[in-house]
Amino acid sequence: MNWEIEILKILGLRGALNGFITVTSSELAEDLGTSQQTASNRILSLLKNGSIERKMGTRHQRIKITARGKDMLCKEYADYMAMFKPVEKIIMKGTVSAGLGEGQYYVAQYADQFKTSLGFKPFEGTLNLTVDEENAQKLSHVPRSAIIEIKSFKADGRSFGKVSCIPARIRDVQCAIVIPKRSHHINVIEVLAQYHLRKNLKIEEGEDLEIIIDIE
Amino acid sequence: MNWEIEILKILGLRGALNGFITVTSSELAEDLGTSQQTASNRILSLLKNGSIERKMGTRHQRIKITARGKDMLCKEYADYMAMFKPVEKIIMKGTVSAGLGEGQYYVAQYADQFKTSLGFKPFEGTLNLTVDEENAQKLSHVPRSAIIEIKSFKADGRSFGKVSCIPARIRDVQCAIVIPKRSHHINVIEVLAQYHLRKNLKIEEGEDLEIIIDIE
DNA sequence: ATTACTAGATAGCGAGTAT
DNA sequence: TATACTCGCTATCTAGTAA
Repeated sequence: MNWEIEILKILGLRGALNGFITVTSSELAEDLGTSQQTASNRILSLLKNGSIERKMGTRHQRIKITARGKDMLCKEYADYMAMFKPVEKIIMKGTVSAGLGEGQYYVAQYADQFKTSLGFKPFEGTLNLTVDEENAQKLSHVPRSAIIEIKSFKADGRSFGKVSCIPARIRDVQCAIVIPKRSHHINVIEVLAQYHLRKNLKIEEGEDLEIIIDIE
Repeated sequence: MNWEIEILKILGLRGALNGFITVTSSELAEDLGTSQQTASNRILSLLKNGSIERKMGTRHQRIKITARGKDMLCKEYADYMAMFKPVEKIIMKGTVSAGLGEGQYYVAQYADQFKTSLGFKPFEGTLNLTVDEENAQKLSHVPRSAIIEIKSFKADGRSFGKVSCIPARIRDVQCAIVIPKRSHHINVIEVLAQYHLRKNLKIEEGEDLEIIIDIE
């Protein structure tokens, strides 16, 4: 599936990020430099994994890139931006909100992996930041080089999925944004730190906060 | 070779655009999600086609992306820019210089293809613009959607290579930049138009000129 | 340690064709 | 017209291993 980005890019350039576009598998085949059959196959694969959606007509198919597909393209774009004009930091703004409580359990399970990957043993609870669409978008622009992936593992008789960590800081306190792999529409980001952030920094619920991701 | 960009990007992100970096085939394999052997093979392919260069040490190989490789990455970057924040036009500045004369012969041979692709029968001679490094770079940022490719063909008992055309305008006169496929370090760009540009626009040799590429 | 060869395994391609 | 199935073939991958 290393051709996934290739075909998504072609669709994106043809406007499939904005809405449904009419495109035949032969046209795609030409852009891809493959046969019509292969192009058709790839469309089916993308449909299966949810990076595009499709409406079939009697004559033509109409294709649109989903949020998942757009996210992949965004990440790719972020890589090129990181390569050619490196940004030094990304500042996200959010509002402190109440945690769901279940965070505590998960942090405990992942504790060892966090310790190894992030270099600190996290306090067993997350600080939750509610972010608007504009700030949520900024996560897509974090280059992959700034993201630490924690692999899935089994413990406590069940399996825990992949998690992405982005080292960051709040008011110069070292922390990390954690993103469970299967999350889509993120409007709350969870932040880990060595200590109880809310107490230590005297942050109130409902307070606006800046979290800074340093690149490189 | 649709993995070519993939590995170039990985190398670029590791800093191989700026100079030689030390990277083992196993590290690359991990980034690529393949075996060490495959990574090694791909490095050899990239070396063969000249998009990277390498220095072998006793312990490690050191790799650097060449101008050719950088150009490929730039084009890819341009595609993403076109997708996410479309630029409307690219303005290049150059100085009118004397043609080599041989342009006339080539334009005559390609005349039919130009007619079909560009929509006008070109005057049999090119306007040459000498450009500095900064302006030459701008060509890399032209998204592929704005580039018309003319395929290689045989005529007059020999074969003529691929040529890229970029529709543009000089002082609102329709024209096109033509770039033979195998050219690297471009510091002179050749411009085609329906009429003799120098005479019609009363441009003198040595005069500074702007050429505008409209996107979309 | 590396890189990279050979050879056997396999995933992916596309011609033919059904729908 | 389209899309997409089957299936034989070939590209490419990787294990083993040499250098």
